[in-house]
Amino acid sequence: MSDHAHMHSDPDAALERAERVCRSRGARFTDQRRRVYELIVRAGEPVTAYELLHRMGADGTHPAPPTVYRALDFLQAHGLVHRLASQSRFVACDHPENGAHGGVFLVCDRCGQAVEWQDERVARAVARSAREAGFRLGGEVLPEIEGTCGDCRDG
Amino acid sequence: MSDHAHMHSDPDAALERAERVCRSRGARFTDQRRRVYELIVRAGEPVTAYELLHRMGADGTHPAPPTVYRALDFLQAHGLVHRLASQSRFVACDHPENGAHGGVFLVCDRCGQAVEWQDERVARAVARSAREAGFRLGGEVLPEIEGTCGDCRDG
DNA sequence: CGCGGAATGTTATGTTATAGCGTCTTTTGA
DNA sequence: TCAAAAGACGCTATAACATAACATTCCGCG
Repeated sequence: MSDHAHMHSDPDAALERAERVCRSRGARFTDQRRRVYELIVRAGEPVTAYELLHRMGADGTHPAPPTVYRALDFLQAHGLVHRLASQSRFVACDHPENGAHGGVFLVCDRCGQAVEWQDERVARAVARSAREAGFRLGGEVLPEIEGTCGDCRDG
Repeated sequence: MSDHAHMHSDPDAALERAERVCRSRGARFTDQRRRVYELIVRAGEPVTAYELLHRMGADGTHPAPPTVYRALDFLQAHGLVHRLASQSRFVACDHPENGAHGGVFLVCDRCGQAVEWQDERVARAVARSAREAGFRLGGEVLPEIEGTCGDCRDG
């Protein structure tokens, strides 16, 4: 870490992988879902739903908001993208294959880049806190943390 | 929202404490800020900006949104309230005195109650991840985690 | 084919948050 | 004490984010 933005993850490979994930679950990876997913992957950084919306209409005809939000709901449900609540943005998951996403999202407060950093210790510490507090954890544990990334610090 | 909101933390004590915190920093705890803060403290659970807005107009005259958001910005800046991004809600800080808020927000997915659970291990694990990823942490580290609280599970 | 469920289109609206500017109030300091 | 500066607030408008509700189309399947 960390090359600034977009170097990693070949979009074509990601699309293939997504297709595989969907097929293995009997979920349909439709055109709209593919378009949205591809835009997110190619963006290489967190993007808003409306950015996706506008990019989908390169031909001149934008879909309506629900189209994008529905695709996003689907992609999230299948672990292909994550929503960054603190930014109201969406980002592709680095490793959609495995269900467990123990770690943190490190979000740069300067460039906006978000890194999904795997770390079991965070997940374990959170799980422990939850138990002590009498909470049972729900789905994903993927805290969003603000900071400044190396590139933005160094220049 | 919940029928078992935590009623701990005496509002009057919280107000006094807030006043002290502000004075010690040369910040003005004005009427609007006090009204907003008091409503949040009394709510005892996370509330939206517009809920505050509407509650401020018990007399019939609501302020405009910027009034509430400005007060919220101030209160956050001074560590008196936290914003729960995942809920777009605001909640009073349990311990506004000390600057460090190492721990997690455990948010119940049924009743909406949020508990600010202090846990240095979480903070340390996150700090470690951040360092490894080349990030320098910014201000607060207060991950928001979804789960189900004990009350909602037991009945 | 034709049924049924899933996906998408479409319209409208709800919800959350900020920009920009004018006025009043408080602080500061000569 | 008074004027300038800074801070807080009122107000209008609008941006940005998200969903409800219902119509229509698509697609697998018997």
